[in-house]
Amino acid sequence: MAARLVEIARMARVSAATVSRALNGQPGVGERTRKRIHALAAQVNYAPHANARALVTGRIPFLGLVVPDITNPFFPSLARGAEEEAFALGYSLLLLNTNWDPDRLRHAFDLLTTRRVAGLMVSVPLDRLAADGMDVAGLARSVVMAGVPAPEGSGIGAVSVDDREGGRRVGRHLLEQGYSRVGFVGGSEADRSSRDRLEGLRDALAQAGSAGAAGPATFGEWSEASGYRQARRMLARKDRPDAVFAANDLLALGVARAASEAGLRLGTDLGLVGYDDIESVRWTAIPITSVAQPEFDVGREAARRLAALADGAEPEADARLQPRLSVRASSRRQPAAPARPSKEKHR
Amino acid sequence: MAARLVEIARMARVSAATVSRALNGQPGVGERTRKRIHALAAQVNYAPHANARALVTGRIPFLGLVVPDITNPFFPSLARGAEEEAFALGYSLLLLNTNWDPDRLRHAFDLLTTRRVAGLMVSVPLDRLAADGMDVAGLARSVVMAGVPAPEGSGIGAVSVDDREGGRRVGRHLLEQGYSRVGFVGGSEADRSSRDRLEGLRDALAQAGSAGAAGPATFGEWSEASGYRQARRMLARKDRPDAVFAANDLLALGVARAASEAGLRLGTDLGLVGYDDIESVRWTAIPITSVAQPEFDVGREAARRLAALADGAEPEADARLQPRLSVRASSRRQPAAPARPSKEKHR
DNA sequence: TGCGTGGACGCAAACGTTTGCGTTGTTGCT
DNA sequence: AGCAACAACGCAAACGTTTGCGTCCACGCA
Repeated sequence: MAARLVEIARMARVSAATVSRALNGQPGVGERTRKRIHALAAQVNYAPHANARALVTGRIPFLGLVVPDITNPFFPSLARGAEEEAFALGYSLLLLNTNWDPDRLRHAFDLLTTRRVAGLMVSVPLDRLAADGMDVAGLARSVVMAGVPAPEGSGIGAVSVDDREGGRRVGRHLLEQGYSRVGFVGGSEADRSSRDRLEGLRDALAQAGSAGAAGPATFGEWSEASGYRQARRMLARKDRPDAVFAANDLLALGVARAASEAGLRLGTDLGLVGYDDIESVRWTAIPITSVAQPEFDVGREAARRLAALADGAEPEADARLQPRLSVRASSRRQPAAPARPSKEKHR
Repeated sequence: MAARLVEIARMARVSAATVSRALNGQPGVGERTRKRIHALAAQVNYAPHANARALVTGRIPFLGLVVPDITNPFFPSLARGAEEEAFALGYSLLLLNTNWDPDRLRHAFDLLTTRRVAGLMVSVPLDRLAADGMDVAGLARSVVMAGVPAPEGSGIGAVSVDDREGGRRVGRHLLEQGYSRVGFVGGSEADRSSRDRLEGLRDALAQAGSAGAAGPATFGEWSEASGYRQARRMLARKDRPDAVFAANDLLALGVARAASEAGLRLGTDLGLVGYDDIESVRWTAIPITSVAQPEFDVGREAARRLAALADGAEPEADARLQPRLSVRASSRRQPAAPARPSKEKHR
């Protein structure tokens, strides 16, 4: 508990410096004494005082993860991936919730100077802060963005998910299943992810030539209510699409509700696929196909890069991870057997 | 960035000691100099080096939160509450995932000695570690259990949720709705929460006298599949209950599936209530009533107590927070209007 | 004027490491 | 035998604070 370096030094009849070198595997200490010291250290259960060490080495083995709200289902997996990798690399993980508050975000960055944490993974957009005149450029060596793009020209590295490719996969899947006219129900048009997913969808449809056509595309907010509203309009049109791609699972849930009210059966009458693969889409009357993001890998990769950065490595080129489609009954043209979710992975 | 105490001291033409006292609001420094120092500090954007401070004061303003798996929907809210309170109290939050691995759990405790973190909130049962001979007793001043009971006789404080009262509320609600024979579908019988919830249910039924009767009670695992299996058997009995209390929402989802297959309509033919109030129960064909746990408050309260402990306060008596019922269609005897979840709070 | 008192401040040690440099002792070579 | 070279180790400074104690000065009072 209170075993310090000097005590081991006394017991081993050497100086503290030698003990330090021995335990850190540095040269300049004989083989015999090294063994003796290691034995002694193990015996008294010695654990170095990380703060004292940090004081002289200048960095403390902590990595921060800055998220807007850990309660948002996207982040726990990311946090888990980040923590796992950080732990494997000898770091501990600090969790910072900003609650979308710019002040809390700024506080998070203070940790870099105040607590000398080795680095920060940031999952909240920094553009606003950059616009406020923060020196984002100076952060390039101690920050990596996780799941969100870095501010323009900041030089900060990023690991993100390829939204456009996600859209493409949805488009291709829908075409394969025989749907031909697919509409798009979007979140906020201001958000890049909304637009990217739509573009990906159009990529796929364009590539299919006459086999598929882009249906109407609308935007709104990232909520179930907004999905419901958008879908109601879309399904009332004369040129009603035979499939809908919702930019978000919440939106998709709203679409499902509108479809149900309109008497359309998902899968057979209307194809539907969402995005994010949240738990809830597995338990609707007809389970909803969704695009699963590799949040775990995003976290893991971000932690790996950050640790490398902290150890003095050069920044790597941005990483772009690929999403994966979880196909369920809502997008299978052939009505499958009654929903049997038992094959799904549960928590 | 690199503003240290001595630099301010030089600029103010005083010693570092005076600057330290001035900034920490300690007596022994004149009013004029104090103001001068504060102005200077603000000007150069001084931030004290927490590690150096920690080295002399002996504790670093970090609180650890030890969870088995942040991915489990119970924990993100708890983490949010804990982080919010910790932040308000001047602490930062360390997140430790054990992945149910005893080694990682032990590593977490090493933080107390190695990194001198001020304290740990622990959300994973310690009985096994206690049995392994860890000195749990010595932890009473730097650990509080969050959401799980402390090991017997360890003297460690705990803040938990009153499972038995949760069961009671379910029982009372079901009786009010006119159900009379309620069965119980449990998780692992080894887990205290399973048993407590059942006992609460029986409390309520017993109190109602002849108005209600306890139905069959079975146990299994905390999974959808287990709920399905248990419900199939239970619904096939001649003395089939007219309502089911599932100890878990996953179990409840399984019960819902079994009921659907048996042609029983939730709410009208069979009352159903689950536990945990996870997102998914809002999106089933018929939304499921569930017991919401105040995870956020558990985290918040645990952090408050831990911070108090770290500041030298005496341990308080264990806190027992109350759960809350989220009533939905699955337990309303009068068939409600078609499911309109739009009034629910979304993420 | 002399002394006592207390406020304002400085000195220096301490916290537990790491690390540059100097010293000692041993070995190997000529 | 003498010297160089190198391995093994100790000394002490440094990291940036906090804090006990001592000093100085100004002031009040007799």
